[in-house]
Amino acid sequence: MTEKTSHATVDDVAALAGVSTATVSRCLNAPDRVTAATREKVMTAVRALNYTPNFGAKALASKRTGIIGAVVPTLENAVFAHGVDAFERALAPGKFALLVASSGYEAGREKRQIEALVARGADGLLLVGFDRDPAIYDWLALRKVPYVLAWSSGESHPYAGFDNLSGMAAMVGMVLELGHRNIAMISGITSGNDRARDRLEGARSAMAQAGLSFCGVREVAYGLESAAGAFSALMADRRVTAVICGNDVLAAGALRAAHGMGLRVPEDVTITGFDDIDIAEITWPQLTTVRVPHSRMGEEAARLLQDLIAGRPGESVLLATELVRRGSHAAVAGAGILP
Amino acid sequence: MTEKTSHATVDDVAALAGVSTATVSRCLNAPDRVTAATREKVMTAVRALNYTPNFGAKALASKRTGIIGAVVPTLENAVFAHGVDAFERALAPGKFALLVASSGYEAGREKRQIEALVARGADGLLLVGFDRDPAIYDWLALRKVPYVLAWSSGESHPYAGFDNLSGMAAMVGMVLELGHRNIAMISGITSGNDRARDRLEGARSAMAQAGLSFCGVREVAYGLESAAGAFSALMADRRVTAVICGNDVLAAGALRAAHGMGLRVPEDVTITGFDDIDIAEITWPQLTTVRVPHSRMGEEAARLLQDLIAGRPGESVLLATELVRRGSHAAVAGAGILP
DNA sequence: TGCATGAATGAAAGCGCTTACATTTTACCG
DNA sequence: CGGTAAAATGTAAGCGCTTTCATTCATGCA
Repeated sequence: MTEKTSHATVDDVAALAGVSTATVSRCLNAPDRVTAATREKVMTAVRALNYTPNFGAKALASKRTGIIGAVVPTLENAVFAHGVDAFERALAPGKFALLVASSGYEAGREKRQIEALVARGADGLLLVGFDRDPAIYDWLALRKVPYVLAWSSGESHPYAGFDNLSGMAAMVGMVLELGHRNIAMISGITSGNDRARDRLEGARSAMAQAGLSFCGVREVAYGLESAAGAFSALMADRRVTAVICGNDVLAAGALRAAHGMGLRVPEDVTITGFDDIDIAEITWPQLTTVRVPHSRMGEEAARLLQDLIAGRPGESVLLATELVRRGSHAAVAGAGILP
Repeated sequence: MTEKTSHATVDDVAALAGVSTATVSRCLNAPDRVTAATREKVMTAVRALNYTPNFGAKALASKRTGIIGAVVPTLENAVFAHGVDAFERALAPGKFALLVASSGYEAGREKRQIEALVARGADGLLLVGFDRDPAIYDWLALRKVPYVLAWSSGESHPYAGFDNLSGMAAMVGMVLELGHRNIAMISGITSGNDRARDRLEGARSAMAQAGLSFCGVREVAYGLESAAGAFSALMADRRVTAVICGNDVLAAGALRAAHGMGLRVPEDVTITGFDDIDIAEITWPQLTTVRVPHSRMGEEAARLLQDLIAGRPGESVLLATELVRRGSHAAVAGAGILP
């Protein structure tokens, strides 16, 4: 019994319980492989010594850490905060813990974060989108680290996401049905961001299907201010009656700019969002947007990744998006269609 | 060189570079204790073998993991998402990684999360508020795990936070100055939440100082709906001209309820928030609130915790809050004071 | 009662790294 | 140049756990 200043070890527990260290280990990791009586003895010793297994030793010997890593662009974006939160809750409690890193939307930083997470022994990884240096996927494969891509469909990789393309196409379809013909779009930065790109593409294809194209498209950084600026610029074209936004924050910024310009929403201009985060219900009018099941997605991603880690096959899931009609859309003035 | 299926180890690198494992280790962890020439040889071997140190072995041998744990109530609350994000960014890159767990505002779950984090070898912990079972602090002290409390002043514990009490007192003081006398409050649940309690206390003391007390106080769960319900109930008392809210989400809910009731803000009723998160600028009118430097706080907490882990003294910081006067407040009707 | 069978347990060999201590090399000075 | 201190490097002993394989024990059946 090393009862000086250091902590109790398996040896201490084994000695006190009068069994071998192997038995102590089994009691803790596979209780059913041990007699109830000995289990009792061991657990008593564990409690008496206030024993906690040493993490490093356990990881070294078992080649598993129980740590799962997640790299998201930023937690400041509610979309990721919610998804990660749901993901974390869906991890088998006590078995896995979540290591979170943010990339700030920088590819280089994301790569470093992934390496850092793997270096810290992550048993698996949650990544956002599939648009990244192929070398990263090769490296992950080489290292045999399972991963799940979320927030988009992952092409050939395992994923838990949704179809940004069709979600946005549906939204544009609705706006078209409302009679709008002069439509502009405020998109997120598409470079290195397949979600933004798919949304833009989906919107464009819906327009094309109606034989139209956007009056104007602006790619702006995530944030109220940049969206507000883009909105004013876009509305310089007086014909525009609807502005499609790549996400709710952009839409909220556009909405604010509209108020500032004295425009009534939706009477003068229709503004739509994407994501359906909390703010969609706080703006005035409330945002018409595309609901994305962020929490559900987080759960599915957790399930899938845990399957993969356990060596089970695991199936990717593509969740459905849903149009949420609130107050920021209306039929184009002079057109007699849906309210 | 164990070049079968397994990964390269220090031994492989040492052999290839023609040095001892000790030198390899030094190259990686204390490069300046090694000649430039040998360092070059070793790094070349490292690259050639695609070597990455084994995490478990490293943790076991060095008794350090480079993992810092954080337990927050939920990432769904922007306040914590921002704080954690800033905290993570302020961690020495490459040296520390962040393990995040959420407690869902449940004390029992928080305790388990803390234990899980420590069991995973966390070198230090970030906790929210100081209101928790003292046994947890004892346990942490016994385990010698440094920690920092954030989002409130930490009493005798190391902390990086702000004074919720005086922040709210200032807000109520301002409302009082505007001539309001019949004031109600919507507070967060105070049980087990020192932030909510301090805000309520701060508000009450400011009222008391003016010889007044609230017309009504409601404690509600975090969320738009519950705040909306509380607002309607509180406004049943027709005398009420101002409603102080414990945080911005509550205020946004109250605002929405006000719109629903046909009340004009701020003409008919003044509504104030606390935190100054993004939504404060999205509501209509924009929220008058108390700005809390969440990001700055995250950074300070990271700094402090890293000091503590390194064995340096480390100083707690109390950040200042600031009144942000936007559009949701006004002088009480019939009173001739500040706009 | 004896023996085959499977479950429970024990002995001990690593897992891959860091680090105290020993040894060698280098640098500097008289 | 020899001698010494300091810097660089090597040796090898763990760190605390899991796990394979061997051993012991309990059980059921002939």
